[in-house]
Amino acid sequence: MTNTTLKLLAQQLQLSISTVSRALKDHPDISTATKEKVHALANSLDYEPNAYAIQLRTQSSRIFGVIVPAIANLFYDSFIAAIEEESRKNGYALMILQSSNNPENELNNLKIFRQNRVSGVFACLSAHTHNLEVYEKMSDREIPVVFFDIVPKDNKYTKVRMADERCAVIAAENIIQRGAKRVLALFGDPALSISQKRRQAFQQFMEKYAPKTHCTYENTNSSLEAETAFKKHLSKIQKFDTVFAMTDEILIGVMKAIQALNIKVPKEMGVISISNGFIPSLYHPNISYVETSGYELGKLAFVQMLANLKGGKTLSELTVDARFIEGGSM
Amino acid sequence: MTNTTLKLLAQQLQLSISTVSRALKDHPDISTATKEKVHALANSLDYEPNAYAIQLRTQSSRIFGVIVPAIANLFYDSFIAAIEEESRKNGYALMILQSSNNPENELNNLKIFRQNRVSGVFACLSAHTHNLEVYEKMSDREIPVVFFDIVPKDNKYTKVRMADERCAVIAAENIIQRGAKRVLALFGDPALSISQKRRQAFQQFMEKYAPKTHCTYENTNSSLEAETAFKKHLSKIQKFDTVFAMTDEILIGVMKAIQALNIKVPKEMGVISISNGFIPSLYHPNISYVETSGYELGKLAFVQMLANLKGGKTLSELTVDARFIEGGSM
DNA sequence: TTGATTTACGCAAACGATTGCGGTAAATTT
DNA sequence: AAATTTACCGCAATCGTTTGCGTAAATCAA
Repeated sequence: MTNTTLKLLAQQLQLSISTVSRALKDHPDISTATKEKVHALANSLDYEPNAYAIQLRTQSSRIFGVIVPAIANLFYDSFIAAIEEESRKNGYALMILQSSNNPENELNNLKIFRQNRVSGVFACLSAHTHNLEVYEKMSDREIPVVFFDIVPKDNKYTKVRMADERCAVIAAENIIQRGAKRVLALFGDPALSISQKRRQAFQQFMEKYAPKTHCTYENTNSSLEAETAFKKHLSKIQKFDTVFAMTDEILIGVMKAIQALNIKVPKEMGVISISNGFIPSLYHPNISYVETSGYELGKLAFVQMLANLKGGKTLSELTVDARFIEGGSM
Repeated sequence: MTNTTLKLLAQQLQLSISTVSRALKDHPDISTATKEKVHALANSLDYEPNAYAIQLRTQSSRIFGVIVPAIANLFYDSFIAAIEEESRKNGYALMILQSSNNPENELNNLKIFRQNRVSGVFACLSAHTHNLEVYEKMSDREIPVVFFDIVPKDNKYTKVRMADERCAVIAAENIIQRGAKRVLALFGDPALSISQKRRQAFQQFMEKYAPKTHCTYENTNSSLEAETAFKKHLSKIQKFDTVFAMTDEILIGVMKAIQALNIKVPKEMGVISISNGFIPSLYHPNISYVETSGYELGKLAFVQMLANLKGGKTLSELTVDARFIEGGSM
């Protein structure tokens, strides 16, 4: 079956294409009688406007591009879920591509976005992207870009991210409140600004408000590394009584070690992490964590996008606030 | 900056649009000299073909639509990751929409797909969709639909899914091999055909090959229900020594109970589940599971799609095989 | 009755690319 | 030198919509 077009409708109704087009969108120029006839036929023939023709004509695709390092990720997929919801409400669709943390893929993806004349791009920088030229190209085309999570430093971009420093500080506060004597603080890839920010904020806060608490810092790049680091430090003479995990990945490693060694939480060991909440809920007792919601971030990013689309430039960095979620691990 | 078009290039080079178009795609009619000039200018002006114009002209969008109940899901996101990879390799892009298990959303999504004249649709039925009319509409338009995971019963559709019965049987085999005396088998929503299939296959196998093993069956709809069910049955006089979890969700509930009660795995309790592997790897010891890989399923679905696109109709049901992954929980 | 408005519709030019069908000059063959 | 081929390129229609402008007929005002 061939697709129903305006032309087809027009022929069958002995009307011009323009009349049919206008009738379909309730243009005041068209009489009620005609409108009804047109609508009736359009329905019975299952008319669906051709999005490409519209986009070509109107120069607006109503499609957003999304770049994430990986779709299969607890944080990003909730982010995606959020903008998907908002997009649908606002008559936009999503084109989602993953960079796999590879700048080359990132480049290709952006190209696809340009070719598809996306109305806007949500971008999470791949881990080691330093060249932002590609994104400049988008701006040249007046395609707004909202960076999220992993964002560039330059202030000329629109960015939304978690309040990384706040997260770390909240965690530190709770550690102090627990009365921890010795703590092991595990952070992620030291090359990532997110790791740097969190570690710095955490460290500063601890040094300032709990100078007597002994803190050991370490950067680990995987669950396994975290697990190993945990075990290594536990075998020392001075055992630590509290562990802080900067990410879910690290928490997973820590918890495997804890289970393996049959350590009682929170009696023998306090555990706190930064997470969106899913992983912490997997354990008994639930792990206390500072919440960073990909979902919230998505909502915020969408607001920024819309603002950008409407009123020119909204160059700013917004952060979604963090809050402490009490589990039973502290 | 306005977008570079063929027209613009043609003007600047004093050539016709058709010549420029052909030069860009290496048409033999065009001289090498001209080709070079065209390519040079196109590059320096960052020419990007307008996807909509192409799609309008060629009537092919090179975009696949994907419908999943939820993106934020360990199984579906690996499925999506797989078809995204393949799509990119083959010059397709993806448009991903979630149904949230709501047939109404499903309907709307399909509509968006039709309006965007997607080249094909990957669809996972929302939990309680029984009306497949919408999908018929796609077929009417000659848009191939590949169903995955939750698929319709009718054989006229192209489907890929996990080998559900096999999964259940493999699990049963391993339970028998462990020498289990009493087992608690937890399944999901009884309204879902996937639950029915797995339970039936499991039950039949156990009755046939281990009639003396005492099995308790239960359907649970959430982690919490699973946790409760586990605890309830454990409080009985005759304790069970092995538990089977049909899904990750159920496994999560079971493991929370196990942790809470400080039950030793595998000594006091054997645990086995069906999963894509992520959740089982979170615990110590790793949980043994029957692997159902969303990733594999995605690859398979893509093959089916391509076949469908090329050689007419490939109406068949393909299943991706399951295998047992040894953890330390049995 | 006549001139001024409204009402309700059609014409045609875009949007940007593709492609069949020619066309013309130069090169090659008779 | 005439005829034929080859190499290169342009014309124009087409995909399906949107939209500014034009205009006949109907309605209104005076």
